[in-house]
Amino acid sequence: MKSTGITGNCPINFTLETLGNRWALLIVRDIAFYGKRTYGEFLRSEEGITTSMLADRLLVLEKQGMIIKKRSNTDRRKEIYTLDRRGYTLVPLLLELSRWGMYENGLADLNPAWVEQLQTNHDALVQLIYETLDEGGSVFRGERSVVEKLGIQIYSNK
Amino acid sequence: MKSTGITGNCPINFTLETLGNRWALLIVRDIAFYGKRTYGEFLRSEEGITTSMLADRLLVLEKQGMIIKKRSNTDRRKEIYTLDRRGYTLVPLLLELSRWGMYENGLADLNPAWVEQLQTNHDALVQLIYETLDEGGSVFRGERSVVEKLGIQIYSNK
DNA sequence: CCGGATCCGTTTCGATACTG
DNA sequence: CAGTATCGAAACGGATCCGG
Repeated sequence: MKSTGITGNCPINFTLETLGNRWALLIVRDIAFYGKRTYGEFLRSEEGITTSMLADRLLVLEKQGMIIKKRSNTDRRKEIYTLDRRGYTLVPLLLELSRWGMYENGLADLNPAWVEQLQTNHDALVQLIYETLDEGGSVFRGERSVVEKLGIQIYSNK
Repeated sequence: MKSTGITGNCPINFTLETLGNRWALLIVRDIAFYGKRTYGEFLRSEEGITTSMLADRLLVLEKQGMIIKKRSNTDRRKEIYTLDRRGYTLVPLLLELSRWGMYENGLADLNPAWVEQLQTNHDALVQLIYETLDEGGSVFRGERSVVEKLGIQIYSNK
């Protein structure tokens, strides 16, 4: 058995230690749900990650097989980040984190359509998201994010 | 709108900031899945939380409505911690964290029955866990944990 | 014993300035 | 645009001490 540097063998703990901190999940969220792809776009997210933390997390996420880094074909100055296999499998977890947050924040000011989907049609929603990600698998600008594809505003975010 | 001290209004970020760090979730896991209830039991979990961190997290979790602290009737020296409403609602999230960890660790050395339940019968599993927690709602020693009730070993843990 | 509180060295994080 | 470098602040871990 290869050493992971992780204490304990509980899968929950494995997941928590692998993800490391909240910034990792927020970066994956930006790619998966908002269609963000560049350093600058991540930096402008409302949570306000710092440049040093972002650079550090991007490196770790790439090493972990969560994301893929590739230089843009249309603009050679830009580095484009897309989901790798492991980041892809985080989608259901992100939905669950979202569901709990909405539930505990109160559902009143949230989009009912999204909440409905999340609670009664969870598996279908995951499938729809995966299909959208598959369609937008290219690294070019212009394809729509999952949020836009669904036609519903998950939560307000610039 | 009341101030939460939390940056950003994305539910995913709300959840991550509310939970704070991995110890919060590991304590809730200990209560929900392993039937642990005392300071000493949490302290002896394989991940090795320190006394200062445990005391701090227990206080925060209690304030957040995740857990309830109550002195034992049978042994007045002991403080008994059980799930409060918000901790209760974390069960699906804990299952999702567990699922991802199992998936990424490889399924080979895991209990197939549990994996099967988790992947194909998610909602029923959540219900079963809730029923078990409801039955074991008393603060007395002796009732079985969810792990024992299910009759399957989720993961090895002393 | 059980359930903490306190102290302190180390690590991590966040803010900002700077560079190719 | 996409990162490094630096430095102070905060969080964390380990050990020890304390009250019932």
